[in-house]
Amino acid sequence: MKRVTIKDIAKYLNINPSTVSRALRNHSDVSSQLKEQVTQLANKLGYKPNYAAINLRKGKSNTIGLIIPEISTYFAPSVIRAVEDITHDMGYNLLILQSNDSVEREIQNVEICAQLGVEGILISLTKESTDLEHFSELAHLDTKIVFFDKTLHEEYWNKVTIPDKKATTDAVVYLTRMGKGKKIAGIFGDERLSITQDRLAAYKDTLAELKFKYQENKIQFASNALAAEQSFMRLWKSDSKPQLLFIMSDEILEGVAKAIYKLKINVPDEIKIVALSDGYLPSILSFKVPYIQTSGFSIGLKAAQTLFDLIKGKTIEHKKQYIDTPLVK
Amino acid sequence: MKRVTIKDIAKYLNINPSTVSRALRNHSDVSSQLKEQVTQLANKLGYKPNYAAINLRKGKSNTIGLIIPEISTYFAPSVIRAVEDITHDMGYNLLILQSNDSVEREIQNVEICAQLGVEGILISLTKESTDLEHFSELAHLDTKIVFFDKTLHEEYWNKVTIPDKKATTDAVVYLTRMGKGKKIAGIFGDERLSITQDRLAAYKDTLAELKFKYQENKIQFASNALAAEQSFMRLWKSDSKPQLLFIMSDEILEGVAKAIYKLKINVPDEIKIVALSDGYLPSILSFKVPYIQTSGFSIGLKAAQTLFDLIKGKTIEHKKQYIDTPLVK
DNA sequence: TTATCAACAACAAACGTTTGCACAACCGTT
DNA sequence: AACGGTTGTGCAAACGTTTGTTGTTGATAA
Repeated sequence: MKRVTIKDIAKYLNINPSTVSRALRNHSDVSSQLKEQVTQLANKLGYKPNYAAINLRKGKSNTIGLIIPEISTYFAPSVIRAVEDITHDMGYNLLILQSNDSVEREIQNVEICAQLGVEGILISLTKESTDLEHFSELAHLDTKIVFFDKTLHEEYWNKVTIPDKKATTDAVVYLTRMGKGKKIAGIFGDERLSITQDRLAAYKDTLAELKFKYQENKIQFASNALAAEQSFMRLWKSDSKPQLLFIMSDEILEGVAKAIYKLKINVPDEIKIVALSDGYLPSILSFKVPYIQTSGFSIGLKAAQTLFDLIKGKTIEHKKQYIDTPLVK
Repeated sequence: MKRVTIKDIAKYLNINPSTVSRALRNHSDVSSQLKEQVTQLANKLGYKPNYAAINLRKGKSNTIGLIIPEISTYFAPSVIRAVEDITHDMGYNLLILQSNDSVEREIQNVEICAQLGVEGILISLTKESTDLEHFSELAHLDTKIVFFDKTLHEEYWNKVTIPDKKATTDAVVYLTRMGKGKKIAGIFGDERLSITQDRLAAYKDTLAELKFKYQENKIQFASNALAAEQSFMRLWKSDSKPQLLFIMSDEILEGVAKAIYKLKINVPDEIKIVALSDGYLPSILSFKVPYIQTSGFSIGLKAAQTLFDLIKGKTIEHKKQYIDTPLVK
């Protein structure tokens, strides 16, 4: 069945398409009587505006793109949920692209966004991304961009991230309070990520500041849950077991939890843990893990809001924005 | 900066836009020499096709829509991942819409898809959806539709679902083998969902067939994790504790797990559990839960493949397709 | 009465592509 | 020399909207 167009309606009523268009858009140039007629007929015929035509005519797409490294269990779903909410409220459409942690695919995705003429992009970088070259082109096309979560250190683009330093410091302070003079360890994510470096630096700085003794060999890196499980096993089997443990992310926490189950360790009696987490995982563990909440939903919300502010031409006060990271016991 | 168009290229080379178009699309009508020239210039100027124009001209959108009740922790992420993969491979774009478990919003989302002229829709229904009225319109516009996971019983549309009967039966058979004559209980999801009814029916039928004694009051319904937790508490505090437990879904399993932690129950010594699950949750519990895998990824994959088959005009052999549901111990 | 102004509606161009058709130039056959 | 067949290119229309401009009314004010 052919779609009903404005032209059809116009022909039917013996008026001009432009008048129909104006009538439907409630333009003041059209008599209310005619408006009534037009809208009624449009409803009756089941008229649906053709967005391709509208976009072409208006030179905009009413769509924003969301590019994420991977739609994994943690984080991504809550980000998507938040972004979808805002996007829907703004009457925009959401295009989701997944980079599968490959820069190549990331560039490809940016390209796709450019081709489709999205009005804005929300992007979290892959582990491998080291420069933002491929985004400069978009700036020319005045496509707005907001980076969130995984970003690089530079000053040009708008960003919404977790305050890594503050979050880590808060976690470490809380953790160390639980046992003065106890042995502390930390398990971190992929060493290449700037997020890992930031959290690691804050971890060390805080301990130094607190004059809390720690050993370099009690710092581990693990790029996925399995690696984290093994890391923890190593730590636990060493001659000096840690009594306090800092965990950088949900992925790491997952691995550690598995190890803890296997080793039948009693938390918090044998070891006290603090993590940075979205909050879901701690809620389904058999032991209590206090955590600093790094909420994907909050990040998604703020990032999307910022993007729409940009699209609507508002100026953003701070290039770099942080979300709240409350301590949840 | 203005976008470079085919016209610009044409003007630059003093040829006709149509020739440029043909050259870029590698049409045999154009001399390879000219093709070379055109593509080079296009690259140099950074030409990006305008999809709004292409879509308008071709009357199609190169986009499919994915409508889901809610982007929750279980299931949805893996579905999205699978669908995104296939969609990308097919050179299509993916529009994600979330119904927040409201029929109203679901209808709205379908409407949006229709307006944007998506070529196909993948949809999982909300709890409240009782008829498919709002989809008939799409059929007229020859938009292809594939229902997945949460569907209704009818014969008209294409569907990809979990074989609820088989999955449940397998689970129950496995569960009952673990203890003849023991007391069995089952916790199910929202009573309104057809998926719940199907699994419940299979549960009862299987037990009847096995001549396994069960009590009606040992069947509970819980529409979310918290309710499931309470359901399990009730069961456990009753005078006759169940020794075997069937769990219909991840959501339920989450609640039960929390209850088990709180009550410090020893699994599988005190109670043996079998669940229907995507697999992630069982992997991070402190106790082992055998489960029938109802993989979101598989469903997403098959649903997306089916949709593209429909779009490409292939005929689908079976209106109703099922995914594999292996037992994982 | 005429000039002025609003209110209403039509006209036509434009957005960037694609595509059926026409046409010119060239080739080799009769 | 006339014919038919390729090959390469241009022309123009079309997809469905929106919007600046123009034109027609009828009413109001001078």
